[in-house]
Amino acid sequence: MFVPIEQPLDLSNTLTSGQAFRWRPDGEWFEGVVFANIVRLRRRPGGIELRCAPDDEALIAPLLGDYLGLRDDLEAIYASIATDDLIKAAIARYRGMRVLRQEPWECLISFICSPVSNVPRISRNVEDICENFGRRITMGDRVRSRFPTPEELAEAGEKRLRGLGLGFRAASVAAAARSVADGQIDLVPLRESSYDEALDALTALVGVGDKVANCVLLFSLDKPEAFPVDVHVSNVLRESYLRGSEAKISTKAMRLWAQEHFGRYAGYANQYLFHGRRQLRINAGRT
DNA sequence: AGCCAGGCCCTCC
DNA sequence: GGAGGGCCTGGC
Repeated sequence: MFVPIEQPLDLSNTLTSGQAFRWRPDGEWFEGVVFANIVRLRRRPGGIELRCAPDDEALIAPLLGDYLGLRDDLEAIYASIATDDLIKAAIARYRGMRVLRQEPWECLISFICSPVSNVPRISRNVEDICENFGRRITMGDRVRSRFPTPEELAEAGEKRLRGLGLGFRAASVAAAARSVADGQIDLVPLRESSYDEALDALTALVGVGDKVANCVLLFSLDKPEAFPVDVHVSNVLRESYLRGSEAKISTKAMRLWAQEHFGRYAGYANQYLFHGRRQLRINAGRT
């Protein structure tokens, strides 16, 4: 099914910029699992081509624009954050890259898997979680698995998660699954909450600090001002934005500084700076 | 062969 | 409150 798109969209950089971990390039196509479907996408002039299973394409197509962040007015966002040459260069290079609007539960668990790790390993951890505890889905001869429900993952338990190679993150994943399954935290309503309220709710979870929480807020909970400060973004800020005396402030202080500096769409600035720095390192032979 | 990686938490000051 | 050290595992 062809899905027409009016707004600019760089599908490749959107799906491979470290926001989500289940998209696999396959020639011109990208294959992922969203909305309990195997979804295959290919960029075409004027839109994207969609294949999915088991649901009908007409059912998934309306959800796609939402997931891909096409509701965001990119030009307005660029005008808001393009206040210096570094950001402007990143925008020029990755114009059309979007901040995804993911399913909050999967996004939370994915980023709990992220501390002191790397994208290939996080991707493998998430995929292993799905294959072991999620329901299998097929599309022709292709087999993938849904992301497990909170109940299914809570049932798995820390020990089996460690067995998948999650390391010390296993305890946090198990605890978060239990909290969500028991209703101690309700993720989707946090989309309606203020940034500060949602941040507090997330950081109450074990294994969720300021950085992981800001990833979940930005990539799934409609908080475009969220600004995750990881080691790469921290380096960019210290090298190009902060004065000498400011360079040794804490990561949370950096986050507050950046939100003040970049404004209500600070999260977009974050994503462009992050992706730009990562691409540089990859081109330099490091991951 | 080590070294270190998309942080978090706990201890101690 | 904030600085410092330990943590699973694996990829280089």
